Amino acid sequence: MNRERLDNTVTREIIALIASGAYGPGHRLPSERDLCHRVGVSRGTLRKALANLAELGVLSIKPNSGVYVQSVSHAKLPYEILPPDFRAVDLGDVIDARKAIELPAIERACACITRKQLRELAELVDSMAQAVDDLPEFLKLDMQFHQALVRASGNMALATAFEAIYEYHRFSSVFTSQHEGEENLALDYHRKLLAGLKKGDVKKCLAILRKHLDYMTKYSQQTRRKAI
Amino acid sequence: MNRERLDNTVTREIIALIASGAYGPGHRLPSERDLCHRVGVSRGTLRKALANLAELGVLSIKPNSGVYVQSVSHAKLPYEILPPDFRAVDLGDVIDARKAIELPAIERACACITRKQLRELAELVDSMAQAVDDLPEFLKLDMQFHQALVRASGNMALATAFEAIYEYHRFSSVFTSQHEGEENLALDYHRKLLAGLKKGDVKKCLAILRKHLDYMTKYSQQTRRKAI
DNA sequence: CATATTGGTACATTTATTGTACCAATATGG
DNA sequence: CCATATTGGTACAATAAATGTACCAATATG
Repeated sequence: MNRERLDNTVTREIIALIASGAYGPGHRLPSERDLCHRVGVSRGTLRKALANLAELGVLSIKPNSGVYVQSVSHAKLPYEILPPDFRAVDLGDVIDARKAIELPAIERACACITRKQLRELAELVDSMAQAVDDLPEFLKLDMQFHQALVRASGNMALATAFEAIYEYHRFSSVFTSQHEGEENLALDYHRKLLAGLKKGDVKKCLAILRKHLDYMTKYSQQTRRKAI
Repeated sequence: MNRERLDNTVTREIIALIASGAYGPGHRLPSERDLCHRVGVSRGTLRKALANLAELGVLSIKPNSGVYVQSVSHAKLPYEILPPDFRAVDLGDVIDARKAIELPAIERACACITRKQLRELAELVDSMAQAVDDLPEFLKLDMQFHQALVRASGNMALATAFEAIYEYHRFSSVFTSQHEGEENLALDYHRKLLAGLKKGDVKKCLAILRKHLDYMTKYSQQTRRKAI
């Protein structure tokens, strides 16, 4: 039983942070002392992760100054730090998997969602509305919304399956290239989904969710980029 | 970042081993020295796991004799060693999740399965045929078949999602109460699935798989047992 | 009766991770 | 210009988890 080392996990975490668009090329990451507290590891292991990424050419570490994002698209990341079989997964696959899980989930959620869960979703939509200009935060909230949605189905096996493909999403870069206004479009989808759930309107919910996910597929075909 | 301790993982592994029916109440487990090699950990951690399970009343450790399975159904297992939200999951949920993932998967597999993958499935069916009298082995092969099936869809995100719900299956006890002849029935389903895949007959594959999974649901409603 | 196997125990070792302290270089603000 | 804070770089001790080895006593096996 070989367990993954912690600095490896952190390495993956930082890549996902960059892939989410929070820190683009040239940007400076938070200081090591900040980062390690945020990630929840000691400075030693955090530094190991940074060293890994510097070696890969993803980061450039400048003493007495800070850690800077260098390139990210063209780094050839070793398989250990990527989700399983990541190279074989494109965004279409992820969206297909999401359809397979989320559509049945929302169907069930319409029948059994609780007021508390509805309130949770409403709060998430509110937060998203406030974060339309903060892309990484917006994407985080978006994912939280969908996870809460699947959980509202009452089927925790489905929720676990959905969480399992979360990593693929974090590592795919599509969202980072969202155009102006797309946040508002996405926000609108979520509002409509919430309204449909409140009324328990299964057909409407399915239609909206399908459209929402189809839109992502279409967009990914336009950009034709595979990942990161 | 708190990581799970290894003896905890091993504890879960052993419970799954018992839940699979490999070792029923009263049976003796392999010796510690055997088990720890099989699981891939040192004897020390293996012993910690055994001590945990003895404390929970699942095992009874008899010096100079061996480790014996005591009760398993009525032990109240702490949440740390169970899959997430396990108490909230019944077999119907697991089957529903499997339908959500496997049906779209086999649909895609019909179109794109390779000869190599077909051969792999055929070999698994053969092995199952030879293991009809060895329930734990049969169940292991059964699961391998379904995993290979989802992988044949070419969508690795789906495959990852499917693997994520594997733990729920291992911990649910339905299979352990399979009746005589049910192995042969299950074997037949797999043979037919394989035949359908070879011909690329989507409709037939979907129908068989749906029937196969529905049968499990029906059976679980008969027994009305929740888990373990 | 000799031998092998069982779980029980003690101890040294290795490794991952954490925590603390300090350095030198740079930036910042009075 | 100086005092101070912040940056990454480094060294070292402490902790904890997991491994490996060796041996014990009781039982089973031949």
